Amino acid sequence: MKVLIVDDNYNIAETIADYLGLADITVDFAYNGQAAIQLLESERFDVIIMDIMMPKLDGIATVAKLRDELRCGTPILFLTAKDSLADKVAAFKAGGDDYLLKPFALEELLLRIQALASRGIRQDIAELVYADIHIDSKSELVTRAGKSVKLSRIQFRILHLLIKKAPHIVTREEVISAIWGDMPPSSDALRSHIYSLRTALNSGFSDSRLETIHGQGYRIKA
Amino acid sequence: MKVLIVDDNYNIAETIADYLGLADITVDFAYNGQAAIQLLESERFDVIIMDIMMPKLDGIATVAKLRDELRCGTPILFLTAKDSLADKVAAFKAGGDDYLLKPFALEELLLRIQALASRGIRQDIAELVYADIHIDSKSELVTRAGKSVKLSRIQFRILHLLIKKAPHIVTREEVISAIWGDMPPSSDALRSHIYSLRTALNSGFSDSRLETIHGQGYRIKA
DNA sequence: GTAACTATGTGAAGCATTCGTGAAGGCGAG
DNA sequence: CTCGCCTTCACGAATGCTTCACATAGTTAC
Repeated sequence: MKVLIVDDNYNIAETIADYLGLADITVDFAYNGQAAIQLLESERFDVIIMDIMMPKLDGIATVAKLRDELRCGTPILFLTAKDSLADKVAAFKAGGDDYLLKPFALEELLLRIQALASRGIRQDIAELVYADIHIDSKSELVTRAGKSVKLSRIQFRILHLLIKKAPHIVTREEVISAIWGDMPPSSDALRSHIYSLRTALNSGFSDSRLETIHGQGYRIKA
Repeated sequence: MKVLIVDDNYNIAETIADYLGLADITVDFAYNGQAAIQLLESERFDVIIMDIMMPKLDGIATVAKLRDELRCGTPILFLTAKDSLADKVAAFKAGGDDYLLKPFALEELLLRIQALASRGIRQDIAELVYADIHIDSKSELVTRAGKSVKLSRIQFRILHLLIKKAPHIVTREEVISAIWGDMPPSSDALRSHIYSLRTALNSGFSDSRLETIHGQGYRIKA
């Protein structure tokens, strides 16, 4: 596992690195936000440990930039002495995943890092890709193998959900509640939408990506 | 978003539910670990909030069981007044993803829930393997020696159970209660399911992996 | 060893549920 | 109005679960 520590305090960073080293974790350092961003443009990590108070670019701003501009989905753990609720809110809003107060037990830090690492990257940040299907959430454009696919609003939202969960099965109920909330249409409109979505997705291709698992739900297969 | 609260204290559960409701989060309850497990066998949630101290089955044991036996990868946030490091270690080791101390700010709880939800399910819990049979719980896909095997729901659940216990023998009664609970079909449907499961598993192979031990039960042999 | 009995394998039939398909109609935006 | 999108509906196809009947294998009593 590879972890990036972003902290302007050498001592803390070293202490953490030594401890994580015992658990077979490789550690890299960045001593301010700018350096971190630069490093992340070329390298990937499993988890990022981020101090909040730093010169140049503070932790919150750094993370906001990472999430927004670099579309980096790596799990981020904030490490700070600021314990006010407002600080926590800001940290999570910026795109943090966990928030640990100084002083902390190294053991707890390790546990939280491992928990974060086992989840992989954020699903809602990066451009959504599965198999040969790409979704650009911003422009709501969908392509399959480079060919543009035209979808209606509902079709898009269903596909978005399925790709987000792929290759998991998503139950009919989950789809329905994601699209219509608790006011689903009285008829089984979902079946029609799936049908048309599948048709749109398959046009020009021989194999279907949208699979129905009888009695269970739908999924996108690779 | 759908959240499950597992807590034996009605008041706390209600308070949380009310607050989360404001953020458009649907909440279900289970008032002990057993009830939670039962509920999770049939329903899915985006996040589980778990109290630790509960009658019958405590939170740690519940989560261990969820991760290990149900192979449930849903993010879990522990909520407890126990602040010792040992408790935290136990919680994370059992498979928790976050740990929030009582008393807590509802706002922080919401933030942490949202952070967990945006990550989706655990990536490392997915695969179950025995001999040349792989079960990918993530996509509910079964392969034998790399070849995909198509199974119905009941066949899948039987195989899942057998692999989990392999190479031990699983009695007919255990299988029946795992599949149908206490309302088994009046006829001996299990025999037919075993038959079709065996047929599906063997197609293209010369030796059978699903063995019947006369008078005792079934097992997967290596 | 053999008969009687029990457990299991095999496969087909029936049934309910779920799904695919496509058309018809409604509703709102432009 | 016209167009696109959504909902509704109908009907046939497919799927999977249960049930049953008969075949085969294993066990026990004599």
